[in-house]
Amino acid sequence: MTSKPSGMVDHLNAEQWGKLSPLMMHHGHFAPGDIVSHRGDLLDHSLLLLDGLVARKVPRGQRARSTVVALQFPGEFVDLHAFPLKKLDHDVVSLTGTSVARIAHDDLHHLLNGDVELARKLWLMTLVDASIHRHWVMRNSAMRALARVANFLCEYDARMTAAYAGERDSLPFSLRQSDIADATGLTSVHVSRTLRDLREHGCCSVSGGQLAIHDRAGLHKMGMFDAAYLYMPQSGTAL
Amino acid sequence: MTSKPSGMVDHLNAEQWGKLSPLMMHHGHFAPGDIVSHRGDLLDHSLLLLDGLVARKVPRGQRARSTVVALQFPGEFVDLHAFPLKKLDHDVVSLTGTSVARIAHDDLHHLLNGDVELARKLWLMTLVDASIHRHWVMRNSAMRALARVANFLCEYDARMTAAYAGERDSLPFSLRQSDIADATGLTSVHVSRTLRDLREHGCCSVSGGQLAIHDRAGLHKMGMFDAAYLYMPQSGTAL
DNA sequence: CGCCTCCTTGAGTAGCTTCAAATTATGTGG
DNA sequence: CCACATAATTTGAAGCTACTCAAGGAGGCG
Repeated sequence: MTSKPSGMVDHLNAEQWGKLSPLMMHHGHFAPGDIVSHRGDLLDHSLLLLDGLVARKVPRGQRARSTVVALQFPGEFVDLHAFPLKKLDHDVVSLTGTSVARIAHDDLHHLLNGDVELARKLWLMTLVDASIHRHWVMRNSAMRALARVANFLCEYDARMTAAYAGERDSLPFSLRQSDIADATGLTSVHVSRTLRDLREHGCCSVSGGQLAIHDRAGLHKMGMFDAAYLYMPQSGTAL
Repeated sequence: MTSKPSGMVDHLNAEQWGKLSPLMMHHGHFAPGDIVSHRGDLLDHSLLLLDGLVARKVPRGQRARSTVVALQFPGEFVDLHAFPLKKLDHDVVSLTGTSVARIAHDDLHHLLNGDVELARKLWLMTLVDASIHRHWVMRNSAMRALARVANFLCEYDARMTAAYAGERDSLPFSLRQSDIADATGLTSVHVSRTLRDLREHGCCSVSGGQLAIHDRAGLHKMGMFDAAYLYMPQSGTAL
C-alpha cells in the first residue's frame, strides 16, 4: 500500500486517495541519470513520484546540453499528461535516486469513468503543471540571471516544503549547477557566479547537497517571488 | 448556432462538437487591447476563440512591459483551464478584434458528467497548451534571437494554417513587433533587427499586416522547427 | 496638416557566453 | 584510510549578443 505523500497530491481528499492508491501497487526505482521514458514513446502507464527529483528534458542535438522544461517533486505525477496524450514531446529523466509508484492507464481509465470529481482533480493537477510552465516562460524570458536563479530557488524551496511538509532553513539539494543552468537558460559558469552573488548578498548558499536559506524574505524579494502560480492546495493565497 | 472552427477543436469529432456547440449560444466581441479577464478573477465560463488573436500575459510591475506566456488562435479555447482552476494566474488580452463563443462552467459541468470521452478530449486540449508552454520555455531559454524569432514565426504559420485550413505563402499578421518581443523575451528594437535579418536571408517578411513566407523550408531550418509538439489532430507526425 | 503610434537605425554598453586553466569535491580500489 | 581518478565548481580574460538610450522616418487617423 502506497502511503499518501504530501505536495501536489494534497489536491486529493482522503477518499479520492483511497481510490487511487490501490491501483499503484507496483513501485519502482531509478538511479541518477536514468531515462524514465523517451520522447515519443507510447506510454501505457503514469508514475507518481514518491521520493527524489525528476526532470522533463527537451533534447537539442547531440552536442548541446538538453533543456530542462520542468521539474517534478515528490507527491507530483511525473507524466500524468501521458494519460490523454499517450506520447510525450520530451524525455523524462531521473536526476537523483528516485522512487515511484506506477499506475496503469487502463486502470486509471476505469476508475475515472466512475468518478468525475476525481477525474477533474487529476485534470487540475496537470493544469497546475501548465501554470508552472507559464511561470518558467516568464522567468526565463523576462528576468535577469540574479533574479532568475533566486526565483528558481524560491520555487524549489516552496515545492520542497510542500512535499516534505514543514519549512526548514536547510533543505536537501541534489541538483548540480549545470542542472540549474539547463533549467534557467544560463551557462553553468554563470550560475556559479550568480550563486556566489546570492551567497554574498546573504540570501542563501548551496553546498554539500544542501540549500541553506539564510534570509528567505530577502531571497523572495530578490527573485520577485509570489507563490500564487503554484496553486498550493491548502494555501490561502489570492488565486 | 456556432459552426465548427478548424484548428485545435478538430480534436473533437462531429458528435462531440454537436454536444458542445449548443452550449455556446452567447457570442462576444473584443477590441484590440481589451482585457478579457484579469489575473485572479473568479471565472464561471470559458471562451472559444472564433476569430482573431488572444494573448495570455503575466503583468510585471507597472513600468515594465508584461510578458506574453501564450498565444491563442481561432479554434482554440482561450481559458478552458479556468474550468478546473477557477482563477487564473495571468491576464487574458485581446490582441486584435476578436470574436468568441462563451460556454458556462455549469453547463460544461453537466455535459462532461455524462460524457467521459468528451471530458478527456477537453483535458487533452489543455495538455496541448501545456506542451506548447514547454516549447516556449525551450525556445526562450535555449535559442538565439534569430532562431527564436524564426521558430516563433514557424509556430504562427503552423497554427494559423491549422486554424484556417490551407497553407498559404502570405498570412494575416496583426502582431506588432513589441508583441513578438513580449512573447520571445527580446526587446522590440532587437526584434526589428532580427526581422530584417530574416528578410535579408530570404526567409520571410512582415509588413502591412501580412506575414509573407518566401522560403518555408529555409525558415523551418533557421528556426529548427519541428511541429510535433503542437499535437495537430490530423497530422501523421511521430508523436 | 499635425499628432500619435510603430518601426528603423546608430552608438555605446551591460550581461552573459566562451574558452581555458586551476581548484575543490566525490568516489573507488587497494 | 590513503592515493588516485573523475566529476563538479570556481576563477580569469576576451568577445559577442542583445540591451539601452536617443533620434529620425513612415504610416494612419482625426
